[in-house]
Order: sequence, then C-alpha cells, then structure tokens
Amino acid sequence: MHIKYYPFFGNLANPLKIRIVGELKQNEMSVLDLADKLNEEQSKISHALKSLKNCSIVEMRQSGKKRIYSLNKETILPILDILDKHESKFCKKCKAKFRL
Amino acid sequence: MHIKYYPFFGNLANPLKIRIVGELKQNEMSVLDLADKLNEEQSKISHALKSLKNCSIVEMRQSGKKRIYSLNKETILPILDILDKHESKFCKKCKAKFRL
DNA sequence: TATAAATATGAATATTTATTCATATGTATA
DNA sequence: TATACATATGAATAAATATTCATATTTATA
Repeated sequence: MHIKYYPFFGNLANPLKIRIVGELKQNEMSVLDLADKLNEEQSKISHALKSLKNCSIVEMRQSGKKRIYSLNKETILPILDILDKHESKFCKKCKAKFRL
Repeated sequence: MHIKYYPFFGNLANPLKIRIVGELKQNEMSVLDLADKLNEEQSKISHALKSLKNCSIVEMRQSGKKRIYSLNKETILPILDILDKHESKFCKKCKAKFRL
C-alpha cells in the first residue's frame, strides 16, 4: 500500500490551500493576485504555494516579474468531483459539513 | 467553491489513518485486528476510526462484541487511483515520494 | 547599474492535530 | 447478573503544521 499519499492530501487538508485551489480553478494568477483575492498576506500565500507546488497540485510559469500559478486540473478536478459526489451521497447528516 | 473538503482530506493526510485505509482496502476488520496488523495501540486506532467514520471514509457494523470496520470503496478507491496516476505522471522527481 | 516591483525564505511563535494512558461504556456469555 | 472481552472516551501532553514578520532574492526597467 502506498502510504505517503499524505503530503499530497495534507495540502488539500488546509483551509487556505484549498481556497487557493478554488481560485486557481477559475483562473490562473500571480501571487499578489491571490493575496488580494483571498485577502491574505503575501508571504502566507507564497508558503502555501510552495507546498502545493511540491506536490504538483499547482504549476508555475514566469511572466515578466510575476509568477503565474495555475491548477493541475488533470488531477485536482476529478478529485473535487468525487468529493462533491461523496458529500451529497454520504454526508447528509455529516458533522463536518463540507460547504463554504 | 466548497472549502470544507479539508476535514475529509485531513483524514487522508495522516499516516496512521492512511495505513488503516490500506488495511481495510484488503479486508474489513475489527478494531483489535487493525491494532494487531498495524502494531498500534487500540485507543489510537479507535480515535483514528472515529474521525474516518465522521467523514464517511469508513463504515462500521456490530458483530457480536466486535465492531467491524470497512472501507467506503465507492469514494476512496477512485481517489487512490487518481493519486497513483498523479504520482507516476507528475512526481518523478517529487520530493515527497509517495511510496511506502 | 541602481531602483522598484514581485516573490521567496527563515526562524520564532502560535495553532492545530495526534498520542497516550487511565478509565468508562457497551456486549455477550458462563 | 457477574465477569471477561471489545471498544470508546477525555484530558493531559507531545508533535506536527501554519502564521507572522523581517529580510533576502529575483526580475525587469529607468
């Protein structure tokens, strides 16, 4: 059994990081764009992006003096989709209500 | 965007809990069976199972004086499958090597 | 090439999460 | 119905993770 999935899931287990995923699901954007959108400090975003990138949940490209981050949709969208189904099927009365 | 996926992922982000998932992927079993198999203390297993159950990652049925836990394969197997693909495609040189 | 803009980094602290251990609760059966 | 077996629980502690803030790097341009 693969047991070291957990660094990957650890990223998705974090409120800020999952919010970043949510934003990048809509549009790729720079670090400061994310900081603005999410109303969080720049260094916080940078730290979060670093670990997301370590697990290939996001990708980065340089564009001028900005770094544009984008979501690895191939992996992440199907996972979120499964979670939506899971929620509606198994979490009717779920304690940890999954909604924002 | 659903932001409260993270209690769910938090479970998969934990080494013990993912080992439990690994065992239950093979066979359903009781708390003490798991404790034996994984060589961990019973209460540790119970605590872990409780939060896995809260997110419907595992199910439980009573059988005599034992409680038999089983994996929610419908949700979990596809997720693990996506992770396997992700690993082989994106994590060739990944820091957090995903293998046991 | 000095400067500003954009991002990253490190280390201290704070917060969250897990572990431990003693004990309580539930379940069957002698 | 007393006892053993199986599991759960609570609270203290330990460990892992995130946040903060000051500062270092990186990148483009005046």
